[in-house]
Amino acid sequence: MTERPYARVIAQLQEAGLRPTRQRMALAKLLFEPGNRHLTAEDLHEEAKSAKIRVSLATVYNTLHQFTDAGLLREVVVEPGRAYFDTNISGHHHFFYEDTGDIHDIPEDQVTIAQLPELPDGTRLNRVDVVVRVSHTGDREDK
Amino acid sequence: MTERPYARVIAQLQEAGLRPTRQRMALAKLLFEPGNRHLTAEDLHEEAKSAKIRVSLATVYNTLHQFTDAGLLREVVVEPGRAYFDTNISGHHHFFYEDTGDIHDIPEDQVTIAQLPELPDGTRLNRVDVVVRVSHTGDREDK
DNA sequence: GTGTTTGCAAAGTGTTTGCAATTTA
DNA sequence: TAAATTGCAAACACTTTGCAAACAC
Repeated sequence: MTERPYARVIAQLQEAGLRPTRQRMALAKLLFEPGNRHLTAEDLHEEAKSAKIRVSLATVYNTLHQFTDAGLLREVVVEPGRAYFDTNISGHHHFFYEDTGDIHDIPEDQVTIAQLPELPDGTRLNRVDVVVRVSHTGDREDK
Repeated sequence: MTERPYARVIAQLQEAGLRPTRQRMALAKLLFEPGNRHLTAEDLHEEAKSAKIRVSLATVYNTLHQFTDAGLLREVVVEPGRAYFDTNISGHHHFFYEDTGDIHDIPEDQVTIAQLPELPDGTRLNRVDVVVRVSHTGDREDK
């Protein structure tokens, strides 16, 4: 992978009124170069450290929120006290492993919601989140 | 309402190996006397204060978790950094008003999930949570 | 140059913990 | 009276904020 594909990230940042700074570009690479991922601010901060990228935790938080507002990331809520960010912004749902804290995507076409209640008056729908909560059984552990 | 119906709560506490202390009984009344509710530890602590019940916040937290473990409450996760407890423990889902932080129940029969993915090997299903995230439109506010 | 962004450290939430004093069975 | 429970205050984990220095355009 060259640096070229980041023309798209740059464009999206500029669209959101964000300058393509060293930190934002580096974090974008860490976030979007591998496949879909779910990580916390601390996770990303650690990755940056390992990659010898100097960024403060405060900037990681800022960046994650700015990216989320810009539509480049999506926040996933599965447990209190911890905010996960998902690099997959297309419609989909999640498995949440309650014992390990892992999150995995469920492709949109594997969940069918046949019926939803009417929205309360004066409200608009933002999103429908489905979280399938599982835990490991203990017999035949696969990981 | 007399004190009598709490025979049931006492029984459930004892089943869970919990002594029916003054604090636990008082919190149980606050929790279960009104209809279904969604509240945080702080909420319940405030209510106790208003009701002139002396309980420490630590005990409120302990009690909420003990009740949850005993199956008297259910924890609902809709936003990071805040744990809600739901007095409705039968199967159902939630509306979450992202602008006000309110939670409302959706009866189970108003949501139909026609298809779910296969569970990953070595896992067991704990629960499927559906959160319908809405916000107020601004025009015609009903509340 | 001017406005944006960063990093630091301090402050803020919400929650948990350690432990002596109190209460329950 | 032995074991469970409570309350307090301190500790925690995670996140946000204020502000001066550094940076982007």
